[in-house]
Amino acid sequence: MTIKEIAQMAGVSSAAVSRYLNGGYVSDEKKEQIKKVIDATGYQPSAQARMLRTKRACLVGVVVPKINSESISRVTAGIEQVLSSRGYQMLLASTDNDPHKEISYLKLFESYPVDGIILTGTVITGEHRKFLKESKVPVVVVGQYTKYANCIYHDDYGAGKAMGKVAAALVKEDGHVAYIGVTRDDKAVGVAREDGFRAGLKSAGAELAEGYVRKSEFTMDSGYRAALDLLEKERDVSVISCATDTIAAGAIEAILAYRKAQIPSVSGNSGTRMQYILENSDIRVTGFGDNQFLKAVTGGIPTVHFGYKTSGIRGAELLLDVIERGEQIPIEMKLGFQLVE
Amino acid sequence: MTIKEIAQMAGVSSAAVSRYLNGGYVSDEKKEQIKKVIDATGYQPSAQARMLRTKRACLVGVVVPKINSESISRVTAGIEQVLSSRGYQMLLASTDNDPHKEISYLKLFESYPVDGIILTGTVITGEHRKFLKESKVPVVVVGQYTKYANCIYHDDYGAGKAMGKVAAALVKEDGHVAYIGVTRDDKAVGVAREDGFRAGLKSAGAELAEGYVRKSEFTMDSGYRAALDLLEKERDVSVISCATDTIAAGAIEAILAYRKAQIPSVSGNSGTRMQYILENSDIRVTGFGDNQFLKAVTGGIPTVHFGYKTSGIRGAELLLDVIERGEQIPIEMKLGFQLVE
DNA sequence: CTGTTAGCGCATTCAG
DNA sequence: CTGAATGCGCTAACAG
Repeated sequence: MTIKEIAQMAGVSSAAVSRYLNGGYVSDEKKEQIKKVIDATGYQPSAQARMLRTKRACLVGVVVPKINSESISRVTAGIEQVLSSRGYQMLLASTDNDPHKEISYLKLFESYPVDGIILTGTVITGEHRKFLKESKVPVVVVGQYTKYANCIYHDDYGAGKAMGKVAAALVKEDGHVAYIGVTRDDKAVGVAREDGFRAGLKSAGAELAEGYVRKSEFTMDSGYRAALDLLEKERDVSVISCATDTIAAGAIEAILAYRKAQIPSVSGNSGTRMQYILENSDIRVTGFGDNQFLKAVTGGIPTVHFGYKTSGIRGAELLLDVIERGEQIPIEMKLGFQLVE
Repeated sequence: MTIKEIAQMAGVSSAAVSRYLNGGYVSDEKKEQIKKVIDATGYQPSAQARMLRTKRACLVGVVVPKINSESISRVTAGIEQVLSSRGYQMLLASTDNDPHKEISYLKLFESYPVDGIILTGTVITGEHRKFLKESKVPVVVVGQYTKYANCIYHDDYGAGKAMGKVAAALVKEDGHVAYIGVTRDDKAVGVAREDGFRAGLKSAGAELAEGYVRKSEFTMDSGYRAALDLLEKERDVSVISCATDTIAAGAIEAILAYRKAQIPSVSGNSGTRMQYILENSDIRVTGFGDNQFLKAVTGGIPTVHFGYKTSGIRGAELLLDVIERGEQIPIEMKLGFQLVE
């Protein structure tokens, strides 16, 4: 079904149909005829051909590292909110933390094309920088600092420092604080958060002892393995601070599993077992991100609330400003945090 | 940057460049020149203009009701796996459970266009059926049964029935089984799962008593409110079975909160409080979906494992079969389940 | 108000 | 092997 066919059937020119579709001048009479034909055929204009002409898609692409994450869904919720209120649609591309795929989806969006791109929380490689510098469509980066694009990021260092103090206060006498971090390629979560954490500990007169640090992926499973390794190898772990709440969930699982292994005689339903385990566990876990699911089922651990939804909102606004008003002045925006104990 | 400019700069025709890009006949000499110019300019062909010509995008659109869900992310992981292995990319559209948005994104994908669409788990309205019937691009539906498109769905009735038996076995003498379901507009989760559950109870000589049923949205928060209402209004609730693990997480939160309210004198850190609460709580919660996060931090509740990733894989394969091989025969596929206790 | 015309950037005939 | 020409479906100028 093309605009031409519709035009023929309605006995008008294709331009008239186009105008009808886009609110230009059409006499009421022709409007009627066109409407009739469109209703009858169920015609839908090709968005793509339109885009080829107009260079506008009313569409923005969002690249995310994974789909199943509360923090990311909060960001996208914020983005979607402002986008849909301003007549834009949002397309998501999930990269599964694969930098190669990330670039590939960025290019897809660029050449698709969309009007703008939001890139969220990930490691920024040379290829990324290259893309940001050369991209034909405006990009804003959310969750990481970069000087190659408008960006919105969180005060990860400050949050880490605050949590460091909390951990120091939580640790038992002759106990140790342990930390499960992520790759330092991630400047926000891997570097700022951990460095802040160490600074916070230090300011409270504590520190991360040798051997009490682990690296983890951004998954629960990886957090589980890291925590279990910690528990098996190091004595007197009193606090396990994790770089994300997801990792913290894995750590909690590990503590449950470890205690269960130590006390194999306890049996019965999992409720009973869990009671017993918790009763005899004095290890505290902390996280970052204020995951609501975790809070709900565990009653909550010390964590940090970041304004993820806000960063999505601001990010989308920034992007639309450059798309619609051609705003040129680069912007860096740093968002604060809130300690949740 | 257009193909024309590249052609000029390389001193060849645009057709030669096109052939170079798509692996047609080009002399080695011209290949060199073209390559040089492309490398120098960083030229990227417009995917859109190509699509306008070729009608192929190597792209499939996936419509999901929400982003932050383990089950959905498992489906998309399966889809992405087969797609990327066959040279396709995947675009996601999240509709936030809004049927209107769902249609709007379906239409976007249709006219964008993508080569195929996967629609996952949602209520299917008349508008949906209309779209499925008239869509120019192939669609497969995952997670719901429909006769208007190829579909892959799960044995929700069987799973419900199995869980009904589990609940019947769990319930204490003179205790009651309660059920928190979802809208019956959702034929899979709202109807099949609940009807199966009732059948399972019945076959074990139990039933859902008047007043022990609630409706919830697909969110933890909504599950929390439903469960709290249940606890406040009904005596002797012994088992709370929930239509999804997410709702179950909310129910667990509600039980914690309810007990806490009953025993306000208990204080101290949340660990202590939680111990006490669990010790004195004899209410069991069950779910559906085998959420790993929930399992990790609680030690696990009775639930059902569906082959979500498998359904994603099969769905994508089905779709590619019709895209690439023009497979015409309609397919309905029903996937089994596994009880997790 | 309306129809005709000329491309948007590309892939594909079809002669050379 | 190569380039000139055509058109994918649509919108924007333009002349009626």
